[in-house]
Amino acid sequence: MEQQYNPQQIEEQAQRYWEQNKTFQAVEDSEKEKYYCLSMFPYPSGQLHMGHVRNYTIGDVISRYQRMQGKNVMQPMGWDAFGLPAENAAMQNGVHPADWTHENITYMRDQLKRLGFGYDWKRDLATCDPDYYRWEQWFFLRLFEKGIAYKKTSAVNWCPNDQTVLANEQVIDGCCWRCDTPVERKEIPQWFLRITDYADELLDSLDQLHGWPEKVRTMQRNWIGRSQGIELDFVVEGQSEVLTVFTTRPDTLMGVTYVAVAAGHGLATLAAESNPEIASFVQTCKVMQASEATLETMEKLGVDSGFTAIHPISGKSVPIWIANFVLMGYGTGAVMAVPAHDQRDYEFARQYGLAIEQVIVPADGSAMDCSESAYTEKGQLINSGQFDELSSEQAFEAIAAVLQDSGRGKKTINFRLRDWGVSRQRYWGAPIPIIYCDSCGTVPVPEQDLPVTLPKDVELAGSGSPLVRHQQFVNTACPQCGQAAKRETDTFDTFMESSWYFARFACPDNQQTMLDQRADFWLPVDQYIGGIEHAILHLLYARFYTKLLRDEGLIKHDEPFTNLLTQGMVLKDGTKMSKSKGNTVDPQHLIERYGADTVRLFTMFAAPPEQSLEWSESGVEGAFRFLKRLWKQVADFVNASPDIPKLDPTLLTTEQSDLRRKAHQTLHKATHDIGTRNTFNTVIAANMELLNSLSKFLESSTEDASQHQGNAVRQELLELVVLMLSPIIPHMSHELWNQLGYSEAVVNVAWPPVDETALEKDIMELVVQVNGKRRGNIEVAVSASKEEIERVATQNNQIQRFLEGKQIRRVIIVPGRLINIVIG
RNA sequence: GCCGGGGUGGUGAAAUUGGUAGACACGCCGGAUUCAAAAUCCGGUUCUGGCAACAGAGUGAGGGUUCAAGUCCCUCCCCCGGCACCA
Repeated sequence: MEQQYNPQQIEEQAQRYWEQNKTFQAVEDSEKEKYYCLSMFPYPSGQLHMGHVRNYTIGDVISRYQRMQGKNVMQPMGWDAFGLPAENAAMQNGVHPADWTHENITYMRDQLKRLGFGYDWKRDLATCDPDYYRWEQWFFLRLFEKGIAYKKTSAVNWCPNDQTVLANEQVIDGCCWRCDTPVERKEIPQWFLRITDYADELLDSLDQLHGWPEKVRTMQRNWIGRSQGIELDFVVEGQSEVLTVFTTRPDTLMGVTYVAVAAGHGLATLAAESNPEIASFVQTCKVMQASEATLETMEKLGVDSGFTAIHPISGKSVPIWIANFVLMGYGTGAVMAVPAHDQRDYEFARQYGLAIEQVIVPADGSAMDCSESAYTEKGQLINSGQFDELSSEQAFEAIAAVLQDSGRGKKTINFRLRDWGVSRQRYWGAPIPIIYCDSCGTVPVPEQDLPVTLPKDVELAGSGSPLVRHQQFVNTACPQCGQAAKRETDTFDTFMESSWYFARFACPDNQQTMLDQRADFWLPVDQYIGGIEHAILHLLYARFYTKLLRDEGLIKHDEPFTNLLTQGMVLKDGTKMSKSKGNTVDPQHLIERYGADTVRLFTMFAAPPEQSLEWSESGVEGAFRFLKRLWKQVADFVNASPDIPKLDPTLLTTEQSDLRRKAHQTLHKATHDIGTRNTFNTVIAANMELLNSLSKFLESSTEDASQHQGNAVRQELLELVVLMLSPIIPHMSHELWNQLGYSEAVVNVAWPPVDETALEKDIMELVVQVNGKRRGNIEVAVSASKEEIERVATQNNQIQRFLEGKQIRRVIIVPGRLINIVIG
């Protein structure tokens, strides 16, 4: 065996072996338990970044471990190929988005292969391929027929100078990223999917997702935001219309001192007609980015509309204000304001000198006024007429009943979740398969005309979507009446593609149907791995889509991902690695310099997968050093051509037994950490310790101990290390396994069992504490009674000096760990 | 602003169920090897005091519960992710 570790050579050999033997090609085989392991597919941005390397190494480690557990593992890979960066690259470099994307895919696929990931490349797919998105178009038309897909107007970021819709990312400090013009909100007609129809199911089934991190379930729960409340009407004085508002706190209703409406509300438009000041305010409200973060953090501004509303219970008149923080399209475009018990209403009231009327006091009778801030807790009602002295909970019901009886309100369930807008005014996406006809209206593209392919001959420079200017694409005949008609020029949100790709991986070659019975074989995904930044949107849309596919009869299950692992960010100098920050590390250089195993090892060792990972070049060096040590340990052993007898535990010396115990303790820990906890860093650390123990053993033990049975222990230990680390460093393990005398490839070897008898021992060490402070250690027999432990501890020299002249009040023994002597 | 997560040596981290804080690495210091360097190997390395044995302090800050708190509870500070058109 070579004394020198040569990663490039052994990695090429291992990868060739896997390819020639079709090791990772997955076939449907009902004999074995299936295991579908999936890492979130990448956007082909150019090169892999360290976040990808981390994501895909985690997935590969889990896949290989599950394979060693005897599972029929399927691990696919593909490309989330539509998106904004391709269009930006096209405009910057004059490359067509399709060419740019395909070049990137080719390069990145080679990088993934070089890292040795065990993918079934036969299932490779790219979402920009018409063979993929045609099924998305087909499915959208099913949803259109059912009424789940519908059209309504909705706000976008609009650059009035470029006459272009901007993504939130393209708005910098409220201005267009290219021309710095202040961005406006513009209402345009767009397609939506009724995810709110599934709000209850999406919420309820979160409770069944035991394999998901609690934090993700909590975030989704809060995002869906189911709340019980009341919808009630304020009559506008002198007008025929009523203002409908929703509140989760009807107990505070008697504290309403004003009502606020959106600048886009009909009442605001009416007020603006006769009042130039209001008109100008309404105008300034347009200049605002269409994101919630902007809305919630901007200065809250308003103007009195001059209209008044009648309180539905007290009959009092309250002013109607126009406010920039109320939006049309979210709820009803109007809100009731209770400044005494809502902080935002409080600040607005203070700013504009509006009344603050306290109607809730703490239930425990403690004093609380609203001179400093709103009191937002529940409590007991005051200043509320007939409802005085009721608790918030009682008042909720009582006020609801009064409103219901008078026909001015009713109990409702409200969701924070809004329908999913899937229209994008962009070129590089899947065309929405709809035709607009002057006579027939909105007409779906007939099934036999799918896919509606994205034309390649487009002019990308200029304003707006290139599809609008593409006459051949736009002009078509109405499928119903045959008259001249126009195609929809919007394309789909790219979340549409990523919401079902995991299902298509089961049958990517099917040209006849979207999904077939193979989807039911492989789904649900047993383990899904991806960045925590996808905790809400992507994962919620994928769950929604799964339910849509189920209701269309295409698949059988309700949820897409049984287990979810959300990996942390890869950081450098404490901030996220990103192109814009210029602090990216190209994994290619690392692979060329150290090999794939070192990159994989460092990535898994530097932090547990859910935490952020701090990049460190010297850490990579350290990983490389460890691999060289491991290689040398095996080479030194193998090259000495040792005589290795059959391992007989009864013949072992104490040192040999200790070393063997350490090996099986490590295996025990590794099995738990890799299989249950997903903490790969501690698996590596434990194996480093084990290898250190072997070095110490070889250094310090007598000639005799390291011969004969010593060789058997050493052989077993090295085999275990190679097997335990094989999911993480598969190339080196492939080579070392053969060097240790096996002709079978390590990738086909089962995860080894722990020899429980090797873990047994006679004597244990216990920590002795006095008043909770560590004062020494004692050794006692494992079988020692509590009395014996106490006797040994109290008679110990080091301990006695703390006990002198003191009375022992209590002794606490934690079995196998410590004894705490409490003295007074 | 709202929702979620995090904060432990010079650095990345470990401590899995409330039970030895700092495993394993990186870095640094010292030594061996070498003509020399690289590489490799050995030893040391939380802080303060002490030659040492040892003692005291210590897990973002402050308070609490407990025989015992990095871990549980309360208040606060800072950092990160998401906020519906980045993916």
